[in-house]
Amino acid sequence: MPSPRNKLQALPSRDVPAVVVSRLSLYLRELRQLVREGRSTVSSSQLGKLLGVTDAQVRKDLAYFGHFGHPGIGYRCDELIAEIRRILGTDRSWIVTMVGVGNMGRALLRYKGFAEQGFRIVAAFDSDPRVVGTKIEDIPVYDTSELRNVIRQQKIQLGMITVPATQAQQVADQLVTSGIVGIVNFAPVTLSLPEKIGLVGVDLTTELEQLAFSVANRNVRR
Amino acid sequence: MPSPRNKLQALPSRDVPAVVVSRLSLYLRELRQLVREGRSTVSSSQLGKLLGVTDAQVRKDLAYFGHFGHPGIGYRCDELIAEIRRILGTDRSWIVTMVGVGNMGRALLRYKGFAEQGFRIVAAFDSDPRVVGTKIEDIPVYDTSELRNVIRQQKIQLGMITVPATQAQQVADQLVTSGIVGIVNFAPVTLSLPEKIGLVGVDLTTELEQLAFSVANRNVRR
DNA sequence: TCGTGTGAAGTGATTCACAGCG
DNA sequence: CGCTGTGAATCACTTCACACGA
Repeated sequence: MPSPRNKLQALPSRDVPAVVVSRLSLYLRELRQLVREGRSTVSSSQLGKLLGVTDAQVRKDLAYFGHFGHPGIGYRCDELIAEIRRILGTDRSWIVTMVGVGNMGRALLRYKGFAEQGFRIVAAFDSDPRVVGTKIEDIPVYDTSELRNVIRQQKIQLGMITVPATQAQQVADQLVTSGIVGIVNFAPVTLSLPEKIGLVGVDLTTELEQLAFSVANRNVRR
Repeated sequence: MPSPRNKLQALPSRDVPAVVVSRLSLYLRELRQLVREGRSTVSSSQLGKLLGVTDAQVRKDLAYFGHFGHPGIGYRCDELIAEIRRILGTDRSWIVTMVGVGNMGRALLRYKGFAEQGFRIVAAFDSDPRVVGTKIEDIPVYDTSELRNVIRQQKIQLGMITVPATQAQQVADQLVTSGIVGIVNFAPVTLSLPEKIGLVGVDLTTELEQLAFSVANRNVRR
C-alpha cells in the first residue's frame, strides 16, 4: 500500500464507509470505560469482544485512518482515544443550537453528556412566547425570528431540530441559509438539504419499530 | 425461487438484513405522508426518490416479504402501509415501560408519537422518592423495587432505559428476569443481554459524533 | 510470542437489466 | 406502455490468514 508511514497522516486517506464511523464512536465509548477501570492498553480482540465485533474488524476500521497500534502490545487507550476524537472531529468543540423547546428539546438541553464530548449548546429557539426569553440550564431561548442573527453572531455550526414534523423542513431551510453546516433531525420526516450540509436523523418511533420487528421475528442478528 | 405465490406468505421468508428493516420504517413514514397528501398509489421510483434510494432497492426490500406491488400501477399506499405494519409487528399494540424518569425519560413519556404507532407506555419506574407516586401524562411512576411485580401484572413486553450509564446494565438485567422481551437503551453503554432479547441502542452523543465527522470530512455519503 | 496491519478470499448488499403482467 | 419482481452482475464490507515488528 502507498500511504507513507507517518503516524499522523492526513485524515481522509480514502472514502470511509459510514458504518465504520459509527463503530468508531462505540470504540471511543468502550475505551473511556476501560480507562475508568484503570486499563492502559487493549488489544483488538478484547475491544471487539466488548462490542460483539471481530478483532479483524477493529483493526481494519482503525487502519482506515492510520497506524495506531503497537505490535505485541495492542492499542494504548489514551492514545487511541485521542486519535479517534481527532478523526471524529470532537477534539475541538462545536457550537450548537437547538430549535424547538418542547419536551424533547428541553430534555436534550438539560442533558450533560453533550458538553462532555465537546458539543456546546449556546442558544435555543422556539416560537412559543411562554418560553422565549427564559433560560434552560443557562441556555437562553430566543424567538425563532432571531434565528439568523443569533446563529451568525455566535458562529453556531450545528443545529438540532426538535420541532413538530410539519415545521421541520422549514426550520432546516432557515438553519441552512443562516450558515449552519450540520443538522441532527429528531422530527419524523425526511429532510431535503443541500449536499454540503451534514445530516443525521434520529426517529424514536423508528427505533421502537426496529425493536418490535426483532422481537416479533427472532431472525435478525445485531 | 421457491416460496409460493400466495400474497400473505409467512413472514420470515428468509433472513433479512437489519438495514432492510430500518428502511421499511422509513417507507412507512413516507407512505403515511403520501396518504395525508391524498395519494393512493406510488411507484418504487417515486418512493425511492423521497428517501434517496434507488427504485430497485425499494422493490428488493419489499420483495423479501411478499408480492405487494401491482405491475403497471405501483403500490397502493394504504395496502402497503398495512403490509409493512404487519411485517414490523406494529399492527398490534405493544405494552411498554420506561425505567428512569429524569429529563429524557419524562420527555419520552410525554411524546405522543409512540402511542400513535401502537406503543402504549403503561408504567414508569424511578428510584427518586420525589417522582415515585406521581403521574406523567397519566402514566404512573413506581419505585424500582416494584419493577418485577408491575411488569408481570401488566404483561409489559418492552422496556426503555433512560437511567444513568452506571445503572443501565443492572436495570436491563432486572427487566430481562421480569420477562421483558425487548429493550431500547438510551444510556451510553453497551449492554450484554441474552440472545433471545431484542435490543436497540440509541446514543445521542454518538449521533452528534457522526454528524461532526461528516461535517469535518466532506467525504461520506448518506 | 503476542498482536498489528493488510493483501486475498469470502460473504453480503446493491444495482442492472429484462421478462412478464395488467 | 408502465412498473413490478427477480436472476445475474457488480460493488462494498467482512473475515481469513500470515508476514512482520516489538
